[in-house]
Amino acid sequence: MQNVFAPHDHASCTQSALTTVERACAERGLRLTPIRKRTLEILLEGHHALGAYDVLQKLSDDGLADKPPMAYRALNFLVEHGFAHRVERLNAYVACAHPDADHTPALWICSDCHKVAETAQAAELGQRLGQDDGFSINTLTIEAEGSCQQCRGERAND
Amino acid sequence: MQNVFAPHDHASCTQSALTTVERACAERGLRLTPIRKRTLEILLEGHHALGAYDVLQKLSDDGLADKPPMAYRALNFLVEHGFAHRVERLNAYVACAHPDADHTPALWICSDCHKVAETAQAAELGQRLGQDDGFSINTLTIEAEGSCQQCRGERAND
DNA sequence: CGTATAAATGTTATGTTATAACATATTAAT
DNA sequence: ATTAATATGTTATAACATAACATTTATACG
Repeated sequence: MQNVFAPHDHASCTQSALTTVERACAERGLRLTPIRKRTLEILLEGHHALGAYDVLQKLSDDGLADKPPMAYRALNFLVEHGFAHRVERLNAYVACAHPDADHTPALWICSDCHKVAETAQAAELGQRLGQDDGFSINTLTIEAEGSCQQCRGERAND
Repeated sequence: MQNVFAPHDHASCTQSALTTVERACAERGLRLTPIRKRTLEILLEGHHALGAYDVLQKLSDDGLADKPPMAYRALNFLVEHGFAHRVERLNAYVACAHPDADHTPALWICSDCHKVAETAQAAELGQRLGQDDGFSINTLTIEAEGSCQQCRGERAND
């Protein structure tokens, strides 16, 4: 787990994600247009999942987009290319914590601080689960809701 | 996996689920009211996930309910007590294939026949995944979309 | 019994999430 | 420069979900 729950240098965390995505787009001939880039930056502001309409509000504040399809298109672009993930349980979106790895992430949603972390080791595991029954997995969603160590630690001090 | 993808005696499959739920309600002091029972029957008609409004339409055909909250309440009752599951990826609901076991199911969604199967062995697995990072899981969602063996077999004969 | 309490249902209204369809503009390829 | 592909702008509406409050039905228990 890239432990986004723990205190960390968020500026460099954001910057490195952004740089990685920019490089990936250059390599893969993808266009990280202003709306798309700004959408990614918005998601990177915290490690929280944001709804499409939250993102739209921020894009609108910046004068970049003001109608639902604009936000959805940018979000879908990021998700399609692995630069963000959709959190099914929340109908929301998070920036990807390590955008260059090929991954089926497992998402960890802390119901206390509302941050969302990610681990990459989920794919093989799903394959193993489905294998016995001959189910061929195309995409796998793994999402846990619970509490992170940091929040439990804080509660213990109440 | 209770292999709902494979041909099976669906009448007895339905009947046994219904009986199990009735017994569980009796034991646990839960009221399987007409709307709730009918909702379960509707979900049991096939092994498909139905949206709340699909269910509502059918309840309405039967004169049992005609407004969204009625369907949502019945569905939520079934989900809360483990008699049905919500499929997050589809915003839809499936009857539970083995309603008496304590379970965190993994759901298998065939994008060809649109049936949804379920395995029960997912809980420990999630615990294991989160453990390293001290994440304490409250609820775990595992959903795979892909193709079942039966559908792949049929396609091979095209 | 009856009456208090809790549980479930009925109803109105609205909130939230998401996309279809089509027009226009921008970029890339030749 | 022209074409083709990609992205954006816009309108309208579809699809999913719940808040809030009124009424009815079931249950508990004096």
